[in-house]
Amino acid sequence: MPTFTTRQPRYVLLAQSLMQDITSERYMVGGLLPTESELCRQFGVSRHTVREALRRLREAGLVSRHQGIGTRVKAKATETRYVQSMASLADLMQYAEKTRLAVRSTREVVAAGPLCDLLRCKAGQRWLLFEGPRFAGRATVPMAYTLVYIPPAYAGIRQYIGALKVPIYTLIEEHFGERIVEVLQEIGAMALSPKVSRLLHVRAGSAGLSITRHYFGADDRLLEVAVNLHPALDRYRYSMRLRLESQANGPPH
Amino acid sequence: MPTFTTRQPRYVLLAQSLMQDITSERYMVGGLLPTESELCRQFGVSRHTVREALRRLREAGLVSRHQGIGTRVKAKATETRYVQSMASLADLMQYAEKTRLAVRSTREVVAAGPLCDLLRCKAGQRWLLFEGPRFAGRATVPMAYTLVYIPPAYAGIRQYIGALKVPIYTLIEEHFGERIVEVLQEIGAMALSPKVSRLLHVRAGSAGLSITRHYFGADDRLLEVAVNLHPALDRYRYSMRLRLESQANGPPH
DNA sequence: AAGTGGTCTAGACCACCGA
DNA sequence: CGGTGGTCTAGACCACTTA
Repeated sequence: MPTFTTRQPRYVLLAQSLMQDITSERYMVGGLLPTESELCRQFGVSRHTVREALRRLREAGLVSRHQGIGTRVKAKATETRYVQSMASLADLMQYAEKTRLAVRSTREVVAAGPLCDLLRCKAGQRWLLFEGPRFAGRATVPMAYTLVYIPPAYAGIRQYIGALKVPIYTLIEEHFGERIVEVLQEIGAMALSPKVSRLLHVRAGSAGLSITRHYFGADDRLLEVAVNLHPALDRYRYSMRLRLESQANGPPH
Repeated sequence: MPTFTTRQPRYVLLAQSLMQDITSERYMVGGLLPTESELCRQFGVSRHTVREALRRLREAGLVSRHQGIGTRVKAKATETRYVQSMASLADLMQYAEKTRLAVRSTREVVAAGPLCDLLRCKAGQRWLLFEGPRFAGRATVPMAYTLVYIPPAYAGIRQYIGALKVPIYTLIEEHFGERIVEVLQEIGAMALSPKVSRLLHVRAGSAGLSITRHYFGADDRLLEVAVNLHPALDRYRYSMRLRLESQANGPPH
């Protein structure tokens, strides 16, 4: 490790050096790195500098550190991770304006046939179904037709459902102390059915976007399934942005 | 800040105290926090401890720090973040099997009209366009029709394009030392054009899924634009999974 | 009991920013 | 120029694991 010319801080150089030793298998995955004081001696730097370098490696996911044990090598290389992040689940829908769901029908349904796949349950299970058009702002032409399935256990939220300005999963979170931990979203194209086409004011059979979201709480319990049917490109488009997660250290090439 | 009973390290207590001062608007968003040495005096701790606390706040996204300026408040509270993560950009396409792009046409195009919006440039700018059907595995029916635009500066990769098994952006990354830092993806439904319908073996005008991806490198330079046209639901569906990110520091409540 | 990483202090020099 | 955060040292005590 040169002590001159380089612009890099010493802890960066040390981290790179250790990374190289890990990728070259001088230090094996599952084994221990030298102790902090050993590294201080080897590289002639202070403990603070060593710890800063090791912190980098830990944040990069290459090592784990434990009091009384040492620094263990977890992986040979950092995966490049791309993440999409959003401030809240509402951003999932990413409607430019606030939307409201006009619930036209509330009824109990019994899962059967393809509905079992959608709701991930056995035939015969009961669910509560809300459906109706969704409007953006004060628009009079709906931007989507929405179906929302929830387990009958949450039927208590029916009383809060009028012209709905908050998502139904928010009601479930607030009134039943649940927390949405995971969302599975599926997007596909389809020809819109005559009924939905009429409600969306488009030609029967025209192209539509189907967005299905499964909301899971703790323990992977399915809390809600929502299906949104949108008319074609000009009226709605789903967009997302992914960023390369900031790397603590670039790989040594 | 009590110096007794608490098990928490001082930098955690200090970070919590500062977080409270931020949420209570004692320190306003956009304003500066006290300097490190000022905090040392106020809390009676060493600079190292102050820096560790401020590091926490920065990692939580609450403040940003700049040499010569100070510590600026960015936000009042840690957003609950939902993230979709993937090991590599290839997962964006998330094709079950490997796919190959059969490039049927390579030509230079000049941006004009709607193409300017797609390519985010002024009319008259030149781009290189590759297009052709995309096949999954050894299937003979294509799963998509793909158009890829790249700046002419990367024309050098033409020689590597046959039946393409690696994405074009990978070629750009490898041969020109670029790095894809951000991807913008837009998904919409549309009626497939007669030409594309024929190539995809579906009825003309049937519903299709359009997935457009803009690939950006460092400095937000646009490196590639890809448009994929898929037939309806039964043949292709885009799915994504989002998870609530584990919080590094819970808010102090 | 010995050795590990975790916390913390007191001090120093530097690169960078704004006045 | 003075003040900011960034880097770095030398040293200390502690909590934890293993033997």
